[in-house]
Amino acid sequence: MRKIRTFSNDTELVNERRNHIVKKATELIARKGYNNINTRELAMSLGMSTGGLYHYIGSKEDILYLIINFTSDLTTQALARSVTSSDGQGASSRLRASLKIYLETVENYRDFHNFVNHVMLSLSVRDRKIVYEAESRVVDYYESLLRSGIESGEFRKHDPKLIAHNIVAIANAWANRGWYLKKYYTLDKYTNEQTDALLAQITSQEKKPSGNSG
Amino acid sequence: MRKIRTFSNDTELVNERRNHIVKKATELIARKGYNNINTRELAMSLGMSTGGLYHYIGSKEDILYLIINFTSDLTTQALARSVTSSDGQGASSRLRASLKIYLETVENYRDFHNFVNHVMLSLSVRDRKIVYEAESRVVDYYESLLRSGIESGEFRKHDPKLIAHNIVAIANAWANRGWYLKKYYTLDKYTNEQTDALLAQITSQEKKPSGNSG
Amino acid sequence: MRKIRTFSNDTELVNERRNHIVKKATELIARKGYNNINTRELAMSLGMSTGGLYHYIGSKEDILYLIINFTSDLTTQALARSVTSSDGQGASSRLRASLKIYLETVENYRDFHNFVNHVMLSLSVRDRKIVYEAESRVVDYYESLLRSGIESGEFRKHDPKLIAHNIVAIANAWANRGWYLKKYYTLDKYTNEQTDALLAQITSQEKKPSGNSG
Amino acid sequence: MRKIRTFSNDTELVNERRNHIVKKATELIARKGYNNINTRELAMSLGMSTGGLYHYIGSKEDILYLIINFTSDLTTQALARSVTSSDGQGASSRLRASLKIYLETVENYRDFHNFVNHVMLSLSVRDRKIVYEAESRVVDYYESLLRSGIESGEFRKHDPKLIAHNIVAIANAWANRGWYLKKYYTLDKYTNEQTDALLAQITSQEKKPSGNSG
DNA sequence: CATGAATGAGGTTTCATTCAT
DNA sequence: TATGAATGAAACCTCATTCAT
Repeated sequence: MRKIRTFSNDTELVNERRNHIVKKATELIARKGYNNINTRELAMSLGMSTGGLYHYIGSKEDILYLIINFTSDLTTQALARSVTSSDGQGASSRLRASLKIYLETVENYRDFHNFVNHVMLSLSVRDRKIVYEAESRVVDYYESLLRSGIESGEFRKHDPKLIAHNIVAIANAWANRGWYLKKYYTLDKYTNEQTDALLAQITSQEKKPSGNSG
Repeated sequence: MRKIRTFSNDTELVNERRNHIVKKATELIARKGYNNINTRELAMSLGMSTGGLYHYIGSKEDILYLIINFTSDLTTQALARSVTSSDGQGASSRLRASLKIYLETVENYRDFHNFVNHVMLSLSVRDRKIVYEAESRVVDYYESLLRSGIESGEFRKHDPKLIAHNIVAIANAWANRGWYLKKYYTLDKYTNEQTDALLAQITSQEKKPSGNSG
Repeated sequence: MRKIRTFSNDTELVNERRNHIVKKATELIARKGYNNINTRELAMSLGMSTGGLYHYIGSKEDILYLIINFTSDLTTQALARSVTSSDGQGASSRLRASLKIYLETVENYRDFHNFVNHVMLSLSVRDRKIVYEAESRVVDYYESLLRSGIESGEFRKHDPKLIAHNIVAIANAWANRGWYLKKYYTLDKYTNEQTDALLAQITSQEKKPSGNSG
Repeated sequence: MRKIRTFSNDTELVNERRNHIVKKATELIARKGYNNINTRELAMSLGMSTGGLYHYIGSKEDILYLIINFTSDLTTQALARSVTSSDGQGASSRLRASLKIYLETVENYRDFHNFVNHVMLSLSVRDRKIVYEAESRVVDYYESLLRSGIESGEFRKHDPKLIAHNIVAIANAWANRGWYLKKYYTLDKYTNEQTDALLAQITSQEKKPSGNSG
């Protein structure tokens, strides 16, 4: 976590205000685009004065950093929950549980996920790296999950990196292609069908997918 | 095709200049972001004067429209080539040929594809619709291809809309997640592995996938 | 009073600044013409920054509206003073008193009156209407004053609308033909001679004009 | 007549084109204001190319000069016609004939007259002088007409300069207050009533005004 | 700690004028 | 003589940031 300029030493207050800023800004940016909201407007929606906003950030661009940082944390937490939620079970079950949590997170923080696509080109190289690392962590997690399933014989042999990447792509799609998907799928249906399709793809032939779709 | 203001009646010239503008602008935007290039800079890279630029567009925002229109046309053309390139062959072969063309287009026009994610939030509702429609056309194309494979018994029963959507997600990923993928895959390898994985997922069990992976 | 964009909620401040703007802008425009002053120059003469100016107006054109509105108010106030200043007296006396106030107003706000001629063609239809209405109010006032003089027998029969209109034309002339008139007349002399000439024209023959000219 | 840059030596052609320019420009300016028409638009309405326009003028501002020059000539011609039309008759008749011609000219060239008010503030000092002189010539003409009537005893004693000025003001009003006057008067009615009112004002008491109004 | 008026650099856009064709 | 694409200075306006209160 890089240091952002503050005029206050009250860490609690600063964190609270920054959380507020992150959420409102993400919402506004998701609706209008980063460059189409100005600090005046943002401060007003926050119930702050223009000057007040600058007590908790050093520059408008800092907001981008705060948001991607928040998003990165979300991902980390989702992964942590994935790990604990199905600990000790088989690879298929762990994959199924994990996808559910992952897609729920995407649904709940859709704006944050879309935001990343939107501002990627506006980010400094340093900040882009944060995004890259967060996404890489997810791919790595799924890659090792898939790899363990292959080793245990539960999954047949395939390229786990590619499939892990596809999982991320499919999860992101729920956020940035929602305009299309929501016409045909609920999150539940999407989650189940995708999970089934994925398991059909990678499960060893002798083992039938459990198939509780729809 | 909406009408964009011009000061010239020479359609040929206007088209030529606009093509030039679209290409250069896309490149610049892909590098720096739409709001981080100014019209002066853009005009200079085009070898034009600031005023000259405005002989072929009505406003900076019009450039966004020109680009998404261009991208939409690319997609349409890629689909048309897909159709003709493997006409009369089986569903698997047509899918394989089609993916190859699609991913090549994405590779060649990666900037354009990334551009769309970047500016989506800055677009007017009217312009967003163009993007939606172009993407829908692609999904529809793959959906009907998959459906015909199911009918012929070549593919086993599955949700063709979902898989068609996944294809688009995976193709887009080559553009907007290139920073990750290019570390591990060439386009060829990516194309072949994804095709194989896809066919593994949907091909009827009695038929073995042809499996000519890179 | 149409709403003009402000960035401040302090009505007092806004009014004060707009008054300042109206006065300075009128002076500058009277000297150089609306299109020959730029916002930078205007802001500087106001002792403001360019941006500061735009805290109190929404666009340069709004200044035109503010000025004609101000001018319209001046006229209304001058008429109100005319009415009260000679209440209860005969038509001749009321006419004389009224002309004095009217011409004094024109003299004091000559720039405003000239401004109206100058920008008339640049005004929106909506804003032109404000000017028309203000001038109509003056004509109406004199028309009814003349009519009451006819009814009382103090004035001989004539077309009161035409004469009322001439009064306005003659008063305006003091503003927009000042370059000529000031060579030969002081305001006092102009006022008195015009009043005498007017009364000579409309007073019933038996009643001699009071004739305190010069 | 100041020299305006030309690219042609064909005086006839140049004059013809300039006449065309003057008329069209006046019309456009009367409708939209000098600064709201650009040379592109003007050239197009003239059926010329932008460059072509500049073969007959040296700058956009030259158009203003050409127009006021044209207007000044109109006035001179109208006066000349006034003089000849009623030569040898009495002052009243000459005044009546003269006013008729003057107001007809104003009516026919209303745009030109309004134009003068509009651009006065944009004119160079040199060009303003042309306008002043043209208007002074008219005042002078009426002043001497009135003076001769006083000398002959036809008009009673009054300030002929003031009344001459009023005549000009009243004639101008037909152009720039037409929006009001046309609601109540035809040109004929206006001319006759004004003439009668004027003669009522200045004719010696023993002589009754001839009074052939509307 | 909060406010919001002020700043002024920098953005987009216009347009009178030129000049190669 | 005519054209109209090109120029580039200058216009209007915005907005992130500061700072006196």
